[in-house]
Amino acid sequence: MGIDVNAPIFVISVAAELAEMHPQTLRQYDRLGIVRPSRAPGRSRRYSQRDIELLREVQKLSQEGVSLEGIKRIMELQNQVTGLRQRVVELSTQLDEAQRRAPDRSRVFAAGLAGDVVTLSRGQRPPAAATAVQQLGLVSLMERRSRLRALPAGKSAERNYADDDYVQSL
DNA sequence: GTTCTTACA
DNA sequence: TGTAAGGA
Repeated sequence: MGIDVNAPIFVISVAAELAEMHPQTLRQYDRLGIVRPSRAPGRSRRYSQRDIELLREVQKLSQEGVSLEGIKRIMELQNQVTGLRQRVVELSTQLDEAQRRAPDRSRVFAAGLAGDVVTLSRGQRPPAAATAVQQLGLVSLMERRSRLRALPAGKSAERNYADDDYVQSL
């Protein structure tokens, strides 16, 4: 059995040395919620090996010019991805078991045009592309785009046709 | 060890 | 804006 990367063992001075950072910087990251070590009984921080790796990741992002707010957001999203991946595994397993227990051949699932899941009867096809476009209310947008292409060539140098006001006026 | 405040680039 | 230092 190896060392648990999540075991909270390093005090802040050791963690700072391992991460090659100033202890005050680690406190700042903790306060901002970027890397939150666990706490020993009392108030002192205890960093895990995993925390050290996160600190190095933060260091890398910071050197690349990402602001601390941006880094915080990235960390949150990364946690979200991890959680969702785990959820996918759980649900896939449950689905497999459910299907093995009670095979239901009366329903078929397919991908809709927008990537959604649609339920069909056996032998039935998903809606054709044109129909789906109408259902999504994209017809007027497509008309606008064709009118944009129809504009006189000389005008293109004068203004940007992607300009919001201009597109709204069509 | 902690938090708060301040200085510097 | 981010890091480091000093004091309580």
